[in-house]
Amino acid sequence: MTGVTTAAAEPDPADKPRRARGEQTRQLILETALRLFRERGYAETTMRAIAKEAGVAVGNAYYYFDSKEHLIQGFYDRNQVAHRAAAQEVLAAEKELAPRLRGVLHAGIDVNEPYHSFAATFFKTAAEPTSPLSPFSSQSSPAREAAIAIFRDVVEGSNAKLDPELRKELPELLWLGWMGVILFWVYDNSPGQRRTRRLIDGAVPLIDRLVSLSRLRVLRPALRQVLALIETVRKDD
Amino acid sequence: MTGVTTAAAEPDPADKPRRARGEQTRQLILETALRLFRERGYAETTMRAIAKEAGVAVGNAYYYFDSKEHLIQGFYDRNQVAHRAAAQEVLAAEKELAPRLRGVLHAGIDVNEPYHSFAATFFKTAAEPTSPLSPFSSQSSPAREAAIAIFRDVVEGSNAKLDPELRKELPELLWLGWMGVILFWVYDNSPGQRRTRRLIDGAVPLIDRLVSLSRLRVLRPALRQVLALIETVRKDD
DNA sequence: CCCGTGACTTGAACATGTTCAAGTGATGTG
DNA sequence: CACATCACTTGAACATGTTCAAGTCACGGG
Repeated sequence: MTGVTTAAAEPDPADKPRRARGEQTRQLILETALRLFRERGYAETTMRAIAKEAGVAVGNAYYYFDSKEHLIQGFYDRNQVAHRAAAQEVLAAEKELAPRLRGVLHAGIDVNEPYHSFAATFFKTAAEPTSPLSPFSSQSSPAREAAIAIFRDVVEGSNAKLDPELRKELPELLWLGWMGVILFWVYDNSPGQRRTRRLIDGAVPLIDRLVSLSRLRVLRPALRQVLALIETVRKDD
Repeated sequence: MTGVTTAAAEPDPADKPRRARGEQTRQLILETALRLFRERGYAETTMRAIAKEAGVAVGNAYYYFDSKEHLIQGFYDRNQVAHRAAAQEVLAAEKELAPRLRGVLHAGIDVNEPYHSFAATFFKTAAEPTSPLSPFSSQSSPAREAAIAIFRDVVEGSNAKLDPELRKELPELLWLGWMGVILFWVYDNSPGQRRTRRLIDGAVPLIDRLVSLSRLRVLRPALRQVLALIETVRKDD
């Protein structure tokens, strides 16, 4: 889920806050909502329950959040920040590409682990293409960029030597892979989501090997073909 | 969307129909629902509208279908059958692996094309892991098997020579790839979803090349590694 | 000090998916 | 032919996300 959000506040467009009183209410509602989501699950938490627990009227929640779904963004933001922090820790200690990538992926799962049971519940919300919460939506573009930046750091900060063209594309590809891991994780109900861990541990060496191979002259045409495909598919969005 | 459904009827467990009158009502409701979905979109079609249009009471729809979402299964079934038929036509005429795969994938998109605009709307329904409509759910297992069977035909019926281990796994992998294509297609709003077409045309030769390479002795270890990963990840579900 | 403005708050009303207790009628049985 | 059964049907009632017209209240201008 990390990397899927908008960081900005909704009602006040970053102007000088005329009266900051509202921001407090906004936070209160968000805190209450996230707590109830964690305690009871997303679907089981009604807007009325949130309002009542927060001590406000139902309509007030809708003054600050467009819909129930929009409350989820707060959750995204939080995990995004946490993943970023955890990733930095890994990246500061390791120079090899494979362990860097492996560490960042595991850190992402670590961060999301406590929320697995109810992440699945509202996963569909983010999956809908027209939803502003979709990881591919323009509304979550800044958060997506931030997430890709983590993987850029993974690549750039490593001592791996690789084809310059590939180097340029790799961060976004790795982010896409991360989305795939998240997708797998959401569907993974093995104890402690250990299958996801195994997927990471198994896939990282493969990616590492593949990436190293990218410099071999014999594989140059194949690499070109892959990059060309990406280019072709990306056009006219 | 093809390949995600249960084929069996719900209320009557395949016994001798005591009175077949109900089946007619069931069909009527399903037909009406799908028509309205197509005309107005999924979210915009209310259960009351379906009932009214079909000339029955709201509760009657719930006698035959557990929920509004379950009406979608009818749509799945239809497209699954259509895809199967279209695929057979392609497979009867072509022996090379690449064109076989390409043909089947394009056929799948062809079949779903008219529904792209509203497929996206209810896509999230299928994306929820706990939903019985999820392509990975046990409830849609028979439909999933049927879909995989198409890809088994793609592989088995081709004249491609490939590693026997890979040959065993390939159909399911291709189905997984097909799910990926569908995912891409749902998010693809380029005119006529031409990016999806390009993705298929670009990816198929790559897959074909990769599959051919699987027989090379030098790549044997890499192949083993991939197959081992699949095995590891699949365990304890 | 009063008043208007606009941010903030309220809760009733609405729309829609879903449930359920109460029918309705065809069918096989005595 | 009367009747019990049970598949099938009904529509009111319910739960919950969302909207909105009507406040309330702090603050700056007069």
